[in-house]
Amino acid sequence: MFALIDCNNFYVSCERVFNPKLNNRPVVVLSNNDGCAISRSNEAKALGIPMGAPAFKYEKIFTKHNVEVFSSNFTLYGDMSSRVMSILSKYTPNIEIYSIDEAFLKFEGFENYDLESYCQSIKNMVFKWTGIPISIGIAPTKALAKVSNRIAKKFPEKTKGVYLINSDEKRIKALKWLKIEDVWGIGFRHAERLKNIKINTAHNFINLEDNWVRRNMSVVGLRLKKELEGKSVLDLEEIRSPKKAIATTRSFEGTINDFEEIKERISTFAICCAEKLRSQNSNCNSIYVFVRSNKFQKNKIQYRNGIMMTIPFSTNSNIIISKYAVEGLKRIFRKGIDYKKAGTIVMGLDSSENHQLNLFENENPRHKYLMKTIDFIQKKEGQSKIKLASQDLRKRWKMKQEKLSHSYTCKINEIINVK
DNA sequence: TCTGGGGTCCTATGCCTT
DNA sequence: TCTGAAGGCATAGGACCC
Repeated sequence: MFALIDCNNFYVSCERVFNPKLNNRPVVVLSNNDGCAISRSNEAKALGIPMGAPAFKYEKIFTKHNVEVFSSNFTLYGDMSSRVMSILSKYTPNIEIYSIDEAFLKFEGFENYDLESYCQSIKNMVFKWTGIPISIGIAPTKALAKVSNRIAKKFPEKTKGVYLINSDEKRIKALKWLKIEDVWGIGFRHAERLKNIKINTAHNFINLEDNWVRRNMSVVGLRLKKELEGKSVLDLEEIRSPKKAIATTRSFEGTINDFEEIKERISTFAICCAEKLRSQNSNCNSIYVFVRSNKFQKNKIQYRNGIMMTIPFSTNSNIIISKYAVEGLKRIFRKGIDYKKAGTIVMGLDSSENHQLNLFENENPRHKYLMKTIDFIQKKEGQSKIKLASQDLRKRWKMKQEKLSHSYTCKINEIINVK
């Protein structure tokens, strides 16, 4: 059996742990750059604030109903997450950390356990030790555990936050209840397509022909169907496979049309990727650079483009990666466009200790020592103390984070003060 | 004025090699 | 030496997740 643990309104719950005044009040946490609502308390949901609501459009509602608004504080959420996960791992050896607020547990050899009450005690322990409320869905497959979790969350009084699907009868009942667009793995596109042919629930979906699903939704869709039928095909992924790409992308505060200004951003994004590479002892051998205009301003000329730049050797040097990124930008930049967003993604990752050398062209060996020194100084003196000439030395821009809470558990000078 | 960021997997396509 | 089939690989795009 699988269990899916999901933290309720996770980011909001993290803020509430250290600020109990927020309990029973509408609270939202905004995305990076304070753009959209990405976590809402039940009270905020009741006010009709949808997931992804753009903050500027809902400002009036926020003021009118006294909604508490926060910038996202990923340092705090990440730390709270690892506390929750470490408690979960005490209850079974088989755990997959699926995201910052979700984990799958596998119960093998638990035949004599009453899983419902076992999971109740997990839930109580997590709340007692961290203050984070969670919901748990238990079922024979991962996709059904997702369904089960949804029921636990939707009917807290009836389920007390834990729900178990352990018979065909319960499975069918759940699938008839679950709307097709709410099925894990069915996104917006597939949901639209399916609803057009009168597939409105998860139960309608499993009644489709295997062949049709395979043809129209690839093996991914077919696997999902098997899972919902109760045949487990997705196993726990306990070992986190190494990353295949590292991205740094940002929307700008306004729009930018000047090449030099975008070049500076791209260079900084590339260096940020290089730093992330070094922090996990990796190299890359290619970098993807993209720019795009504002898709919401329909009356303006729309342009989006990206380019993959191959680096002839494997590297994590700020200088090299930034150079190729700027070269890529030169090739895709078009004059007269108001750019809104840009980014760099490094790919072809491998270990920096053990990488393939090129017969003809290799990195200047002195870069390695230079980067080591830069990292050392940044660590000691703070980030962005050292810059390449292609970066803006005055750094006029940074992410908008106007309503940031303290990092109560991870910065010593922001630790909570009890009087 | 103001609409996130960071990932994954699958498939189709075209080119190259065996 | 030529040819077609089949497989490997890179790339781009689509779809999904949190």
